[in-house]
Amino acid sequence: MSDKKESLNFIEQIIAEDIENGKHSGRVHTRFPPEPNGYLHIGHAKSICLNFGVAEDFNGLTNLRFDDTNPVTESTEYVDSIKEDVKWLGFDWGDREYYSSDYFDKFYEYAIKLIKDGLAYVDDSTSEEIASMKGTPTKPGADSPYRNRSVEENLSLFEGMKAGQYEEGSKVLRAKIDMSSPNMLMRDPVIYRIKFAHHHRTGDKWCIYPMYDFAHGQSDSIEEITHSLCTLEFENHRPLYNWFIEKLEIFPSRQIEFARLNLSYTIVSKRKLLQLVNEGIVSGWDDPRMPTIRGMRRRGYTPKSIRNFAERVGIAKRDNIIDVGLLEFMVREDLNKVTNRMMAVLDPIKVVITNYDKGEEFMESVNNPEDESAGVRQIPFSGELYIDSDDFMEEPPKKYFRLKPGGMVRLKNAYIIQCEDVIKDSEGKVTQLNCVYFPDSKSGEDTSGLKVKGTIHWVSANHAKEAEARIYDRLFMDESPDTHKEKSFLDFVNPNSLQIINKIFVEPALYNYSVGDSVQFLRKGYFCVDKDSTKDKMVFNQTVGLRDSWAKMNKN
RNA sequence: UGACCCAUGGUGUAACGGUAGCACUGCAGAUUUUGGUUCUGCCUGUCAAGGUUCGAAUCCUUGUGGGUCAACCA
Repeated sequence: MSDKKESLNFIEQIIAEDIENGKHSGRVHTRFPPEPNGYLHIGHAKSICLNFGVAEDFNGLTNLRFDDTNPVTESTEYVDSIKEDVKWLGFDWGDREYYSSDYFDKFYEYAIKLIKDGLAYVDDSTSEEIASMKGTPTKPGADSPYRNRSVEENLSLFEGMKAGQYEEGSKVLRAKIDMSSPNMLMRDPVIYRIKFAHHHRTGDKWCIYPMYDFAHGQSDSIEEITHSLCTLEFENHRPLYNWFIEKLEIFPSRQIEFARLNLSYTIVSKRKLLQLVNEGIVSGWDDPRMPTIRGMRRRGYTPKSIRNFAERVGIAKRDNIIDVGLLEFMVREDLNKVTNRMMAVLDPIKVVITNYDKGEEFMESVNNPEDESAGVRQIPFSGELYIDSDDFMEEPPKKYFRLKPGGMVRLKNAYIIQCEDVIKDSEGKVTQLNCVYFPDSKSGEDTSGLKVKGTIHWVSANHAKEAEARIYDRLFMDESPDTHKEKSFLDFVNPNSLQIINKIFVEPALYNYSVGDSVQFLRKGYFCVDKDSTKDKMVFNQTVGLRDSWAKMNKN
């Protein structure tokens, strides 16, 4: 193991045992097998981290394999995005990029073998007929009238299917197992269907395509995958997975199932995510509110924070709902260590320092108190500033440490000021504060002897640049939006999940940042530069707010 | 009412027959020129009932609760 871990999850335990027993000569080989019909999301990240992580820990390898057996929903657009996302997360599959479709010839041979062994037959029944003969979970199914065709007839029919002699839907190839099995999947599952569809890799070569159960496990075997890790909903498939290995006499990969990730206030379902995109509820797959890898990247999540998250949530078999707060904790933890602290005012009030007569000066600021190597910078200061509106209250509650009439506050990295005058417009809204500053209270050389409880951020009005901020809230208002029997997840969409602030003021140095860069807006939160930024107007996405014990205290 | 799977604080996850631990959350305090960070302390848990055992979260039985399965999707 790369790191000494105090305990192994159940999959690691199985692998450790297998190695100890010399199974597959101690070799470990996993695979990440996405279907290229959608973008990767946080749930996939868990699987990616598991598969690549476990292989790395046991000196094994991981393949990237596209499970592309259904040409009507799959495309290279998705292939490209998946590769990009896996790479971005920090994993490397080397030259082991595979496609189930690469094995179509092999699968066809496997099917022929099954037919020859009397273990598969061509069925002319309609899909409705097959469904009705399937029985129900509590009632056994009935044999198809075509079940006992001869090997020769099946062979020629199946060849005819391959040759395109039959219409789509008119025939399927089925495994001949047991129509009364208590496991529905063993009731003569369909393994090949006719589809006159163009495949993103094999083009028009095939008009028959294998089903998942006749492709996934077989691909595992061909690649000599030792441990095939998948989610719980495939548990019932395992007997079938093993049946094919036994009957086909191929490499015995072992399927092990773990519980998929569920995140509170979030949906993690490709189909439903697609719906959010198609219905325009979000701006696209990379909308920063989406739990997709691209969405999270645009939001400002780091690969490391996602990997740490995947590690923290653990691997087990029980259903779970992870508190989205844990994800937020992980990104704060990472960003805290690596981002510079910069000043930005999101909702400005003007502060005029009436006794400031120096014109301007520059204040030195540490870039990141958690990382000395980040250095220092100079911030322009002047007699006209902006501060954030919630850093002033005319009638503050007890324990309010910020600015109030007659009160004093420290301007971060600058002087202590005292509020002398509150100027309001005709509606009574505070528009300007007239203050005085104490020249001998300058940060780093303070001889004033003044003690203040609060320190607030600011920007110099004449030096600040305008920018846009996008503040995000959870996309759903229900903890588990897609588990309600009577209601659609769309009923729980949060109408206020995106708040755009058109005009914020940021210190000029922020205009040196590039798309994707992360920064902490002091006392506000972590933000990252959005791709919509222009050189005249930058756009900042709020990744996550800072913990705010003042806000929390006032809620109660 | 068939088969398979699961059950440990609010949420996750450990403990592999021998002191129920860790993380998040929550609460209290210390430090702090970010009401951030950091540090300290605290609260809360083995689904139930039987059985095996000197000893059970762990093994057995029976319940209870939850999940998955009836696409020519994966």
